Amino acid sequence: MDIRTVADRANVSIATVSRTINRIPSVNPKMAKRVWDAIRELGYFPNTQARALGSGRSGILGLVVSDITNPFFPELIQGFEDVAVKSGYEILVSSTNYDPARMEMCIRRMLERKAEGVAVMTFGIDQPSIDQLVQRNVPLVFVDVGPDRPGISLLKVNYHRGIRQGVQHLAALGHRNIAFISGPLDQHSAQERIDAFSQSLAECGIPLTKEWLIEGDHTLEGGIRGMEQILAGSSRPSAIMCSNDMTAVGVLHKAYKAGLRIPQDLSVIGFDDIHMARAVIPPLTSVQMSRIDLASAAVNALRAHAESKSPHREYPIETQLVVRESTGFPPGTMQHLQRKVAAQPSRSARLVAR
Amino acid sequence: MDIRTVADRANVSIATVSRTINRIPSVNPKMAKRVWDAIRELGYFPNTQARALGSGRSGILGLVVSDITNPFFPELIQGFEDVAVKSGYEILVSSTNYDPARMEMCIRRMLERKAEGVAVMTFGIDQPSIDQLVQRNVPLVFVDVGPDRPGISLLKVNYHRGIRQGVQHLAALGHRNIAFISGPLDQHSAQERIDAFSQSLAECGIPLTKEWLIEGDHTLEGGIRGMEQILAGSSRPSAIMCSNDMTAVGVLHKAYKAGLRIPQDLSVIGFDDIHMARAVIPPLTSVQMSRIDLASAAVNALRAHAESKSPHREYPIETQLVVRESTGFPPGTMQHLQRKVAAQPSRSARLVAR
DNA sequence: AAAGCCGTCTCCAACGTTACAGGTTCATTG
DNA sequence: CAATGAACCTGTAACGTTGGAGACGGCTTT
Repeated sequence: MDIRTVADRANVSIATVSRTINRIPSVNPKMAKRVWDAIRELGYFPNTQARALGSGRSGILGLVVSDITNPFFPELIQGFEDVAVKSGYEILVSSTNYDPARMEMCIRRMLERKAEGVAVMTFGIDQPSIDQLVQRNVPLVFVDVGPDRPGISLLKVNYHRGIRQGVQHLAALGHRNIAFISGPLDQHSAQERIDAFSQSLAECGIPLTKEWLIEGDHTLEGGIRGMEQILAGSSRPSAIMCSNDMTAVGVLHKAYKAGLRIPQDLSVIGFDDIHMARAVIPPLTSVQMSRIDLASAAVNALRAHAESKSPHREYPIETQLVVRESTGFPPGTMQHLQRKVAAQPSRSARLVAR
Repeated sequence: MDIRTVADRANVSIATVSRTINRIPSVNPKMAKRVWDAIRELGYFPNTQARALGSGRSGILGLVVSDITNPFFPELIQGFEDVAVKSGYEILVSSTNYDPARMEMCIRRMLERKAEGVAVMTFGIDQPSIDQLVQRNVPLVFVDVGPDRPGISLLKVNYHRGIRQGVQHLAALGHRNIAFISGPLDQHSAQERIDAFSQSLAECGIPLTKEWLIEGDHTLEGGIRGMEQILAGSSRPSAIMCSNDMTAVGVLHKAYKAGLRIPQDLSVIGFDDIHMARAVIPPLTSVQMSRIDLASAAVNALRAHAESKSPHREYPIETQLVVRESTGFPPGTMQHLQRKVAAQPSRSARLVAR
């Protein structure tokens, strides 16, 4: 069944059917009704492939993520899909698994399917494979950093704000010994988060301890390894900031295994504020980076390019601390002793809660 | 740039280029080399849309899931993608969010893109919208149950085995009061899990308490609500089985909030064994349902139909208990008292561990 | 030497749609 | 009443690929 079948049944030409479907205003409402009736009776719907071939427009927006298994990404994908579908696009998701070969495949997939724009949300970009997209003038969106060319937009995440809030929160509680478990150092966003952390530390007059700057990999296992490294160290921090929530969950797990109580013995802060952060034990204090904002900024940037209507080069994304129960006074302080009496004094230190 | 450009550069006809790309054996190796060289020099790759239109084959396998935000599904998607790509297919994922209207959209997407097969992994099927696919002879795979027609395969999950192992594990520890938080009752798989649970209970001579059969919804929040309901009940079970891991995480969270220690005061068993189950606190005893098995059975079934080579009607999927630390002796038993002395006696009760 | 037959190539008609260039109809106008 | 033009319709050439129908050498067979 194709457009011809519909045309025959409605007694119009296929061109009219096409124009009806595409809601071109110059079609007589009477005819349009006949066409729609025929469409309904036949259960017809257009063939996307043929449509794309004819029009030269695929109506596809690509999304490349690094690890679909990290809960942050599904939440992002869902937001991206919602916004894209509302704008009349379909989406094509691909996961690189931090593997350059797979990244290559992903890019190729996007190219073959003629995606009209691709959001690369891997937080670490493999330049050579991206070049293929740049050369073919596919609109692109990156996080944080990317080549400065027309057709490319950047989602500028304000890591500094949320991370500073986190460090200040810890400092206010009395922490002076704070570790940081980062993402892979070759990822630009990991570097940015570290910078924000050390800068915030400086602002609070807290010295940076090299030993406590640990490279993780944004996975559960990375968090566990990071925590092991901290436990094996010569001295122990009273608080740990993590570059993402999965890392924090790993830290929480390892701390539990080691018999450390959170937050009495150790405070932990995550980053991303994934949905599950509120349900882990104890509920995780985390720097929120809105998936919805990220997703809609990405789609909007891509649309702006694809439909050529004044795209911006940069889209700011805010971050913000959400205080829950994984942070408290450092062990051995007055406040800590008080804590044993009061039910949950850390509540009073809460900035944002739910 | 198109196939013609390549043909010109290699000094052959477009048909030869097409046949070279598709590795048809009847092309002279000399020519093939010329063609491949031209392809490489130009950076050419075929247009998937045109290809699909010409050949009538889209090379797309669809995957419909109910909630991409539930960690079980991303793990499934990844497996599905791996297997599909290895078999030369691309995948198209869509998430219904338990919303019939979105389900409709998903189906339509699959139809428009001419998917050669669709795996519906929603664990609860909305008959009317599925019919469109059935009518158009799209090969389908369902979980547990589906219409008995050619072109449709079923993934028969052996819920009974894993759940019985769970109940037996609890019974062996001495539990007699076991609650069950199910999935949405209108989902067939939820029903099957309940059946397996009550049957296993009967096998162990444990009475079923109606009050402790609670309807959840496979989300974190559902687990929290389920636990609230249990806490509000007239009597309290010593163990809870959950229909999936997210529910169990919710239970763990609420138990923590209520000041209950796991497993000393309450044992909890999940279902799915998501990756994070090993990292929650305490590590969750769970019934494992292999995503890899599920994914590869789904792809194989779809391929068998699409390439018409002896498809099976049913593909069995096994489940198995993985014992971790969220289960222990019920409170107030001799063993429980012993437990206070020994470091981690529950270890001895472990069937499978890691 | 004619016939037959491979192996390998080219030509060209689909595939289902869009979009543009013309048509046709019909009311309005001088 | 013919001319005008707006409104709306139809015909058809793309779009990039596939795949079947032949064509064309060069080889073997009779």
